Amino acid sequence: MTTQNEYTETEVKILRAARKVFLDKGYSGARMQEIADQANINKALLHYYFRSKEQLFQGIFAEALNTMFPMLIDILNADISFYEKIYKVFNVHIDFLKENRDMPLFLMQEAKNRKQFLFDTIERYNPIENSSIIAQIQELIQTGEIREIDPRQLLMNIISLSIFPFAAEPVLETIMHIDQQEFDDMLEQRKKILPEFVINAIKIPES
Amino acid sequence: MTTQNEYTETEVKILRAARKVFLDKGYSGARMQEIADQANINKALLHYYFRSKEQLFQGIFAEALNTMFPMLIDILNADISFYEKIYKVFNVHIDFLKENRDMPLFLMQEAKNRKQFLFDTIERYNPIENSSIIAQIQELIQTGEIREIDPRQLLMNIISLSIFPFAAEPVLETIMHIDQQEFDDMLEQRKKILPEFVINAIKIPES
DNA sequence: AAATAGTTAAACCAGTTGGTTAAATTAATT
DNA sequence: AATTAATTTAACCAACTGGTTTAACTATTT
Repeated sequence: MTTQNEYTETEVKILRAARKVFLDKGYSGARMQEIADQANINKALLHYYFRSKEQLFQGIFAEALNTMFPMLIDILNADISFYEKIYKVFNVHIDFLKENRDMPLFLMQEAKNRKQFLFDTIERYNPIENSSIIAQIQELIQTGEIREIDPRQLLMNIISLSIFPFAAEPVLETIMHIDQQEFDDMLEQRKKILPEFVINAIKIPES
Repeated sequence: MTTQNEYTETEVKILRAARKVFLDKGYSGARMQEIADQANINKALLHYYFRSKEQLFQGIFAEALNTMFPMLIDILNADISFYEKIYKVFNVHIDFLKENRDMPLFLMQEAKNRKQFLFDTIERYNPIENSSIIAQIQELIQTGEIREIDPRQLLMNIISLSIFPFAAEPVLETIMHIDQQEFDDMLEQRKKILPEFVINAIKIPES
């Protein structure tokens, strides 16, 4: 008896191995042999369950997209205040990325070569333009509570601040002369630093 | 008669082609045949001038590192005020990245697998810790002009805000439903937006 | 004219790629 | 016990990988 999941135990093993190898090496750097080894099976069984490298990859790629974006968009569309969203997005996002360090770089790299697949996959979510956070930002601008700023630019800033360090970890550690432990500490601090940083950046001080 | 450069015309052609292919596809995605085609020569000549793919790649990788980092560090160490540095770093950096869109992703990806080479190559520059901007930030904090913040975190924010959109261009365009022209416009605007954003984020309003 | 440097085409190497197949084996189900 | 499903082993395929070599050819230089 296998799990009640739609996937068999072996399929799960394969997917876990494929996820690991693809996210670490990217499509062109990944080898089917390594995936088989990581899953403790042989190459033949890979093709028994998944027809080709391409098909296996697309599953992992779609899974990554469908993990990353709904999480973000759910927060941005939640029924909470703008400020709560800022706090939440950094906390949830950084916690998630700490457990999925390879995901940002993987998504950015593979998105380059598969723009159509990317589009088709995340098209089904509400586009950011329609997100409630856009309206909230515009309202706060009109009431004079925050400075004028293109909401898309603000969102770009928020995403940049939370994701970039994860994608650039080796480079940042090297130029800053810190080890992984110190880097992790900095990431943890950023959950507190970044909401304040962003809100200070846009809030108009009361006179 | 070739150029007065240390490289012959053919070597320049090869390097230009290798730069293009490596930065677009990464090491594992790059093919020597494609580099030869792009340079309008044959594969044999590639090995006549550069012994191996690895050696050719290391040249391009080092070149990219030696282009990107000194530019940044020079600004951070320049003999100008903190605020001037903020303006300058975003303007210079974004202009440079506009002409070298593939460089951030390339460096981040390859840095993962070549931490030692990365370390050896950028070790010769003054580490960011000793940069004069660190002292400037600490001084502004002590005089009560800006809020308390770990200078390294502030630098991380600055770098994140300028670089990330270039690395994530396809993803951002897709989720924001904009084309490349609109995206370029946003990047251009960021040269103005980002300095204000950062300074507002840290400046303590005068009472 | 002779010598040299630059360049090409083509064949070839050993190794690896993703993918397939057939047969045998093991485990689970009926 | 018989049947079926899951898995393995091993060999194999054509195509491609990075790399090398040889011989010929073409300019350029001396």
